[in-house]
Amino acid sequence: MAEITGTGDPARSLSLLWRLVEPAPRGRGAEAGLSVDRVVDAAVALADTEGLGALSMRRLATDLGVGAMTLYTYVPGKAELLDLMVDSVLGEFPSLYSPAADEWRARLEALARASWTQYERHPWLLHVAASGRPPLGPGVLTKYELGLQAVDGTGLDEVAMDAVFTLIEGFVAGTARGVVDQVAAEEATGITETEWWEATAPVLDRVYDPERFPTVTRVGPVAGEAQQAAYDPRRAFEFGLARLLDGIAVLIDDAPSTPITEVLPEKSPWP
Amino acid sequence: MAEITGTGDPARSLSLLWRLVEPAPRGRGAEAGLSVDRVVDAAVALADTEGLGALSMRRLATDLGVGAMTLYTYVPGKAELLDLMVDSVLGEFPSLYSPAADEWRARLEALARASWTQYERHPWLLHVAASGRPPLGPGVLTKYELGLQAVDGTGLDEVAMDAVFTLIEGFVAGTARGVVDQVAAEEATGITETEWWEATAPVLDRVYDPERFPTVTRVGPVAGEAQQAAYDPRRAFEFGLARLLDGIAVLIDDAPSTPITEVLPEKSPWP
DNA sequence: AGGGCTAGTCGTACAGTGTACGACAAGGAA
DNA sequence: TTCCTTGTCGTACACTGTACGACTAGCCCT
Repeated sequence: MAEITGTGDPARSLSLLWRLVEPAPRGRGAEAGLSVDRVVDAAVALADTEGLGALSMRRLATDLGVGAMTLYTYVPGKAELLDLMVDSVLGEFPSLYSPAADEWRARLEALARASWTQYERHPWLLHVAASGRPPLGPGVLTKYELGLQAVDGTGLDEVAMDAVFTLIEGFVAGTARGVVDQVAAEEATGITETEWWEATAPVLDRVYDPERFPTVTRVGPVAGEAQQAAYDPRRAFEFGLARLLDGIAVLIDDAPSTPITEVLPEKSPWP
Repeated sequence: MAEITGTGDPARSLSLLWRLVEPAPRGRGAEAGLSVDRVVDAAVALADTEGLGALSMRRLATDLGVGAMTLYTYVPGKAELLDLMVDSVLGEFPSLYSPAADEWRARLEALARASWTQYERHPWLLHVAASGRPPLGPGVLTKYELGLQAVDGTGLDEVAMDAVFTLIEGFVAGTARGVVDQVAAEEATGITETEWWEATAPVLDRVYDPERFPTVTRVGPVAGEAQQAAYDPRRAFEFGLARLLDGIAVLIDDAPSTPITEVLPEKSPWP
């Protein structure tokens, strides 16, 4: 299961994210010299180096030289800690993306590559299910601000601007997840992607019926050979990004202001 | 953490996926009348109704009226069970997608919607990290075959066909994940998406500096109001699919055979 | 200076997880 | 009948997040 975020009441989470009530430590407090920031930083460091799987409250407490339950003084629970971690690392986004170009396409491409780099540095971001109900702290908003700036000045209305940013973000996250999954698989099995493919391809060749999957028989081996794997995420990123930007260009150039709102049905995403 | 697939040696997994060695039950075997298929079906049913979180070996065994360790007679471990589950439900794809239209765009759109429906029925698919090293069983290949057929006849070469299918698949999975995450958040908190947004928006309004996030200040509220949430996955799906197909159209119409292989750098997706 | 209260610390406990190990028993083969 | 194969499954281990309550160090007030 993916780790869930956005649990707990919104007001509590928001005041934590914006550090509204940094509680000047009193009583026995200063003993360990802890703070929300120190806890979050240690958690990020742990997740960066050893993965989200290694991030347990006990382990984090040990890293901080403190008992497990002590963490709950600074953070209501693990879900909120993850919120804070996400917001914290997203705040680094400006250091990865400098909105130089005055061509929108170059800006969006740079945005996508910066986002990719971010997932590269903090792969665990992809395992935190924050897509709905994002932790709306300063870090998240900073990234959102820069993303919107990249699509600004294209003639798109506000709703479309948000939609374009969301589309690119989701695309990058999807392809980055491919890399993370592959790295995780390599670490878990000790077999590299190429080795796995070389072990799988010949066995598969003999096991399945070419007449049942004619198109796969024609396409699969060619694609597999070209990628030396069943799936090459970096290729998928380059290919998909080009297609995506082409599609966005159609929207920007051809129909400067088509409100998408009208083309959509009414409500209820899920039955 | 996401559940990992593709562990264990490829040959063993493949023979399981293709049911190469269905072991005619002997000895005390027939006692419970179990089989790989019965185990997999029960696991799918459990994950469908109660989510991947409820799928534990103990719970599954209880559902089948059997001791926990008995399952390991039929399945080497949970990872392989997940492989089998994925392949099993992907095999249902033909019932969702009928490749009628002779317009490629209509075909790809139908493909995307069918895939969306599949994730709707089996949301746990999105929590199984199978993107790299997919379980190459009959079910996976069936979906792959239909997907490739949908892009066939467009003049694209084999590598591009695979890339287009992968792009659409990844896009659908990404937006569907948004829905699943939101549903999960609603179930975990008891607060609907709209309620959460209504509780969050005003607090957020007062907490952050409009001058620090000028574009967000302009765009955010409009987008949020239009979606009654921070993120509306169904909208994102409709919007993104249109852009994606536009971008693919550029590839198909304008440049009938540009081998993407040449535009790409050489190796190593990750450092 | 002395007492009381507050607030940070953390040991223990509970209900879970996947699965290694080994004991057991039932059926077929000799 | 005896043996051996093969499926069954109880127990155990090292984990997880966190509720509860006991403990105590330091600040404030008298």
